[in-house]
Amino acid sequence: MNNTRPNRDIYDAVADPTRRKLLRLLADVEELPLNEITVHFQMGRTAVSKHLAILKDADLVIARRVGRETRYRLNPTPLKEIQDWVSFYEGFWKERIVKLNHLLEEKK
Amino acid sequence: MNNTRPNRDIYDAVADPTRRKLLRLLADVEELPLNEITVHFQMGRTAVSKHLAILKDADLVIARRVGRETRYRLNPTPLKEIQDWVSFYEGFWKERIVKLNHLLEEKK
DNA sequence: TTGACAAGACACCAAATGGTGTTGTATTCT
DNA sequence: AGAATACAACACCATTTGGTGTCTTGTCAA
Repeated sequence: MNNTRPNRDIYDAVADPTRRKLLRLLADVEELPLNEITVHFQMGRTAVSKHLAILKDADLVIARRVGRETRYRLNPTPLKEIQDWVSFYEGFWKERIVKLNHLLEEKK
Repeated sequence: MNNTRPNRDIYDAVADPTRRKLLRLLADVEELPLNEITVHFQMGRTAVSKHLAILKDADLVIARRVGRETRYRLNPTPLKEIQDWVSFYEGFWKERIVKLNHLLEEKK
């Protein structure tokens, strides 16, 4: 698991279901330390930490050291890139529905 | 490379840049056989075929046999799931911008 | 019908992934 | 000061990934 490289691909970061669950979890709170995050998962603390490192490399999460714990916080802005990417295809599937409706019209 | 399992995770299918390039390529045309697709990539025919198989398992691509060639066509509809997922976070980054504007107001 | 071509199927390989446990180092508590 | 805590860093491992080449099958053309 590569956890040091900066600027990790955002699509890759988001591909893993554990990582998506992490984002969703952090969306509900302001900040959360690793310990508390780990509670919500089956795997060990180390594994969760690595996933968070990957999200951090993709700039989707901000880590902030507070005393002996590091608190993680969501940074949703990079997700805009994915939204932009996917919305390009939005036209295509809407076009498909229109075509389908035309076909249904003709059947009548 | 797992290329037989049906119902592959859509996020995973889209995570690879080669696969995204494939989707983009197929968005511009109606249908394209493997041979012509391969021209656009550095890698060999087998590799491209595998990527297409993965997209097919994610239902993002439809393969249709015509004579001795198989023509591939884009099926954009499953991408709606990703759009739904990402649009949940849209509120968060917009909220961020609002907060930022408030901060700038206070500075004045 | 024989030869050329398209592409799927398969075996193979190096590298990346996702997990584990252990060790080291700040930091807090008593 | 000393014990306990939080977590990063590291070594390790099995599985998956993304590519390669070869073989085989089906189809078109001469």
